[in-house]
Amino acid sequence: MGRKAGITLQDVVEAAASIADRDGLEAATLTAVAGELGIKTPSLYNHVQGLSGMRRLLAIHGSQLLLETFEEAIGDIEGAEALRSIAHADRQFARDHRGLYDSFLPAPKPDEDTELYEAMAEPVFLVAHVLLDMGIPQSEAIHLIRALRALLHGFLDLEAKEGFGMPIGIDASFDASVELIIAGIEAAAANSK
Amino acid sequence: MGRKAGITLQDVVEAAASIADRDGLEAATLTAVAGELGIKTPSLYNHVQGLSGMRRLLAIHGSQLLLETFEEAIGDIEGAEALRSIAHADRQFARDHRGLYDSFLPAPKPDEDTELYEAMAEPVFLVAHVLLDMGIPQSEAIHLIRALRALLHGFLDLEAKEGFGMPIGIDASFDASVELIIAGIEAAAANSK
DNA sequence: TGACATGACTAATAACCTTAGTTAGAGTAA
DNA sequence: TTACTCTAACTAAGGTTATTAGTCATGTCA
Repeated sequence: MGRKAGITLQDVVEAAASIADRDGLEAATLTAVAGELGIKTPSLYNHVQGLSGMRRLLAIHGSQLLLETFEEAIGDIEGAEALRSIAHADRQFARDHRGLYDSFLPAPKPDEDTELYEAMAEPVFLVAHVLLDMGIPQSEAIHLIRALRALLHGFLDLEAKEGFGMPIGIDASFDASVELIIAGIEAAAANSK
Repeated sequence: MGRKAGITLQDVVEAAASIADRDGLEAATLTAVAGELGIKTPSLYNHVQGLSGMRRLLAIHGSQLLLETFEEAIGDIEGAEALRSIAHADRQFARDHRGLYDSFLPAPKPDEDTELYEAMAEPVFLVAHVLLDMGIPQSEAIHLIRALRALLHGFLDLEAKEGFGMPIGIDASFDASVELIIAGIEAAAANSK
């Protein structure tokens, strides 16, 4: 029996991401990932620092994927239309990659895990840029971005966990919710001209 | 050694809630609760249907507490001011009762666990009433309530899990975020007079 | 060829949750 | 009072997970 299965770190992350997106983050156990890769659980420790290390890699990988998703969503669109596009891309990401999406929380402290922190900050920066390009001063933008993040995260978390009760008209609710925030952002933009 | 410790169901829920609020929902294990009560883990099965059963009771208890919190927050206030008060009460609840707050998700399906579903719906109904009293038609209120819930849940979840990065100006961000939603709600109210 | 690093492995331990079967104590009815 | 019954504790045992420690085959490179 050959001792070298030749598993790469990328294999581990891909297997974990695949399980997490299919069955939920909780299902991406070391045992499950090892099983998927055809190795024994302790062997994973040669690639990853335990479960928390694997989760961390998942979050980094997810952040990069989210960044690409946002970049594609924005393209050369600007302003409110770009925000709408981002919002829908985020929702689609949450649907396609539930496990990765859930791996973003809890977030690391900036000085504890710089690499992960920065990876997770990138998509936020991208959105920040859209607001700043709209002419919103930084002091206001920080609150508006937090509002947008909160709304999107809250909506997608509630939606995924069936927190809305009757699943009727959720698409319309999402659009209306996003428009509410965008209206506030546009008002702030108009205000600071 | 006396075999009757005389533990009541309420004792179990209180112990679990206390641990969950202090150390997080994950820390409220059967082992920890049994330890707190001075009994062995399997004995808990005489009171509760396993871990999931205990979590469920936690969610029911938390919903009742949240309902009381909202009722107090509203008092005899109406309209936008009532919504502000609810928002801040919700945030305080999330801080004082992290474990209970986290026990609300994932939510049950209406026909799977009616008792829990209805308990969790009560606080939402309360907020719905405020909107309807403002003269907002039901067809619009549903979207606005979802927007408000999403924003509050998202904000409090991100805040608790340090998702906002730098913890500067979070209070101001919260107020600004809530005002954004309230502005939309007031606009809808003015629109349907 | 021989040393070494890599990346598998087995063995073992520690938290958990859960089920099955047992038993002491307390209330209730004849 | 005595016998019955139920409650609510217990012990024993098994399963899933993560984790650590120690071992060993395989391929690479000096």
